[in-house]
Amino acid sequence: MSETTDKKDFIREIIDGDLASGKHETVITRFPPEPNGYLHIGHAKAICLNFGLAQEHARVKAKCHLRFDDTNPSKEETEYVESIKEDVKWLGFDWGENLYFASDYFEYFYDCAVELIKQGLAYVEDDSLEEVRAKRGNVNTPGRRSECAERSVEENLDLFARMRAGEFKNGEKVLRAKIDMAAPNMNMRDPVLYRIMHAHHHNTGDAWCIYPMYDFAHPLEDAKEHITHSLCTLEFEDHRPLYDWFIEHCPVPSTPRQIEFSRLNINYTVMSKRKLLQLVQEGHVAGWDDPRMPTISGMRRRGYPPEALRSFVVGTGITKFKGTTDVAVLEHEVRDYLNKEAPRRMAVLDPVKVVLENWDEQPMDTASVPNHPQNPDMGERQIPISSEVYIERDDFMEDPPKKFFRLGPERYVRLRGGHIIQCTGYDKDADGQVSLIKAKILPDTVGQDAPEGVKCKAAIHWVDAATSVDAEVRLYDRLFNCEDPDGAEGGFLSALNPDSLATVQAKVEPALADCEAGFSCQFERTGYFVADSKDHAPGKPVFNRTVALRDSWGKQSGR
RNA sequence: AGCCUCAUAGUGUAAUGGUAGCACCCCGGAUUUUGAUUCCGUUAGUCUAGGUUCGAAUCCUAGUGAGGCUACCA
Repeated sequence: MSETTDKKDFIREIIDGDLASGKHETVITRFPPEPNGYLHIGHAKAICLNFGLAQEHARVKAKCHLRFDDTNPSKEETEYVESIKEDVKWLGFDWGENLYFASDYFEYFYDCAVELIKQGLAYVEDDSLEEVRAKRGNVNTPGRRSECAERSVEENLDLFARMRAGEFKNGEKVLRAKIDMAAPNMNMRDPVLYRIMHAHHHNTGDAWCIYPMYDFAHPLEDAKEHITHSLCTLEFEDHRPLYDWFIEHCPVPSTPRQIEFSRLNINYTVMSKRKLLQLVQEGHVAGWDDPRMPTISGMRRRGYPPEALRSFVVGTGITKFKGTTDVAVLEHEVRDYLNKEAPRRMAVLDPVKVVLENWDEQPMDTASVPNHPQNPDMGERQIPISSEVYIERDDFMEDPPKKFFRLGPERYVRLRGGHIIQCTGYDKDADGQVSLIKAKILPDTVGQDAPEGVKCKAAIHWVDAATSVDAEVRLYDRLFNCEDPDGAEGGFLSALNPDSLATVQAKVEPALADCEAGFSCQFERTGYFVADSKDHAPGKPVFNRTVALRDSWGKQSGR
């Protein structure tokens, strides 16, 4: 699937309209994460949208800012700032000079608040959180305004200055906008602008003890940066009137417009930062970048290429419809990219030794194996081979059914890139498990079709017993085995897949050995892909073994 | 209950008054030194009822269904 599209979603329509009408001469967007967790695939949608818009409008010098919305010091950490930058870069986007922190505007926010007070549009509230809540009413009943709303401008100015000066304790006072306590939109019932929080801020240290609320700060941040189109998710729809109210009543250098779109939902996946944090803190996963996590860093470690993530989120489109995308679409994009771009390697996850009894009849030092079956430009590699090789346990059956095409007593199969072999016998251990397979090579079958009368329909993975490398391979599956973990009866933790991680002692070809701590992901049809654990770079070798997971010969399954 | 938003195959998304198309999933066939890939094919859709119009997924009205809002989170 293409990463670019001619299709115009409603946001692009609006932007084109604004450009055409002359309302704006350029487009400036922003990606404004709060640094309180790692980025996940849902953020990738916002990143691709905002940065993508800037790229598409390069002709009018469009830009996309990276802005950390760090107005709540109790939840934010520098570690998250760094990981977010890394993930945005890895996804393939560049904010250039345009890196900002909401906390750098604290003085400006303060000035705006003072200005609102002077206009009689904001007041200092003495009521406790509980009282404020009780007086706000609910969706059916209008709220009651506190007596504090009657304070004079001078008194409010004085009180607000003393809030900043640290004269009050947390929760003792709060600054509110004076709007409409009977508004059907609850956000307009005298929303809180500033709260007192004696806390250390990752950027401003101890300079402040009052911090602005999102609703107040965000439109001002956008205006300050001359953002033309402020894109956010659907849950902020009801906040837009408030957004516009602040733009109207504060001294702003520009008038940004908020536009909402639907956030990304994927089945078998939890996307809330709170839940992801819980998975990390309670040790259900190894960390934010555990390959099973839907985080950008987790997917990176799992071998998902950034190209696939981008084409996936672009493909799901921008709408206001709240749907759930099938995780199979994501997996398809990953497979699609890896299939085209990744050089192939061989590995055996559950090895059984095969002795080639007549090796002397046509011995080879190396087998020549193409690095990519459809792309000769990737060349071939020479893999050492000798009279003893390992093959996958699943590739041999003592009593194979009719449509099993691989090895069995008297049967033929090709060693990929090598000879066709025929099984001549096998040993079993005390447990009845096959411990050794004996076979003979058919001379003159390397690179040749099967001779007359030889039924050989499959080519299997193998590694040389003498030169293969032992490797611990971790196999990853979906973290949740329930389509809607958020809606699981026993909570999302009860939907955790106990088999999401398995470790096997595999034997891999030497060329795969540099993929240290290799891991794989299991796709329903495609079997395993193994990539490097640190990063997926273009051209990184991939172990792509295909087995019949949904077999045509019967019920037994590949895994 | 009040306000806001949304509704197109199983899923996601196009079609801005003119033949409802694409992708994923599913199923079938051909090719194949990965049971993969590739190629071809099948199934399947405009929430309901009215209205405007030569013509409606699209515009209007009502209804139904789904989601959001009652943090000193973002």
